[in-house]
Amino acid sequence: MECNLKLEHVGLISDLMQGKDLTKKLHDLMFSSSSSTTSYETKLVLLDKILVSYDKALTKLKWEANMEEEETKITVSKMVDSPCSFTNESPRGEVFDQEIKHKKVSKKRKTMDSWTKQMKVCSGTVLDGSLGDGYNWRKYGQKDILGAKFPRGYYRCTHRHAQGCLATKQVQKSDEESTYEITYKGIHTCIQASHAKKPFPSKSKICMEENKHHNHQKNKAQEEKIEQPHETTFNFGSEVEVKIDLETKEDIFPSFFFPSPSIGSETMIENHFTETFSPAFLSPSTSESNIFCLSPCNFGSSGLGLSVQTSESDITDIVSATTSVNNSPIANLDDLDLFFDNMDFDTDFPINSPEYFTL
DNA sequence: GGTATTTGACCATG
DNA sequence: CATGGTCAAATACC
Repeated sequence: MECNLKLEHVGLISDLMQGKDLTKKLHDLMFSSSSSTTSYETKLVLLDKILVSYDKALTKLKWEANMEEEETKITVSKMVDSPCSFTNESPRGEVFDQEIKHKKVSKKRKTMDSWTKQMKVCSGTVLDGSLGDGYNWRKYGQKDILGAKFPRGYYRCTHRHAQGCLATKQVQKSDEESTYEITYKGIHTCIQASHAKKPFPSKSKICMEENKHHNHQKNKAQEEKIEQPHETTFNFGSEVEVKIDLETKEDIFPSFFFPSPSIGSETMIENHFTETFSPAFLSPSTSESNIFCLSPCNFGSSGLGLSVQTSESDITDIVSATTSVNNSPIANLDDLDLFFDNMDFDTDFPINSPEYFTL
């Protein structure tokens, strides 16, 4: 089995590398001196090839994901003990249990066929939602869910109308107090100005001082609104539970892009590709610790039953490589190279993690 | 007055 | 028919 998967990986990596090369070619074409002479059709063809190669990779991943679903559960539980799992320590020094589960594919409705990612955030303190995932959400509904103690909140991207962004999320407060389950659906196609510019507050500031301050500033009415999770659920420094649903949409092409070395890399990623990454990858990036918690986990969650051995130092390398902020709105493929260079394709490239390729 | 939230109604799905 | 997801009018807030 392992051999088979390794073979699959070779194919995957090949496809991805091809995609990368083609992207670079396209980049060169677009920004080289001969750019103006290159026909539009040529660029389109190139673009099409890129899409095809990534599509191939995604198809393989989907297949693997289905085949390995059971194994994934096992592996995921292993991950909890791995050095790549989430940081155990919460900002307040509390230790939370960590678990990664796979959401059972709902047979109920499939209107939004895109990837679904759930994050369970145990938060003892209150954080402003905008600080949390960097996206602006607007609540459009609330529903009592059978068997759930608390109602589920439905949020859509604020820029839905302005920019046609179809990203939505559902926030469900679990029975356990202060624990929320956030399900992201769809991908952000919007440009969130505040998102990119938002500084990364320090861990202590966010989790200890600011929260306290924040809480004190809340008036009573707002405190009662603590169940309005968009305002309260993004203390990723605490427990973060990520559930990945591989239920896929055929062409959510961009969402699989290297979401995760996202420590401070959101700017880079956004600049380089699209705004369409999983918010859970990019966005919970309001706290250094939070980001750092997430990223290693992304590396560690070997969704396809393979062990991933991304060392902390590796992650740090990636982080440092990707933290450099590129203010140019134009893709800088050097950074992409950096990212790729930091990936160990031959061994344990984390692409086998469903978190990387939620489709 | 503009924007966000609340909430009951409606719709789609199994 | 039960349930979950979305719509949209009413309401609240700034």
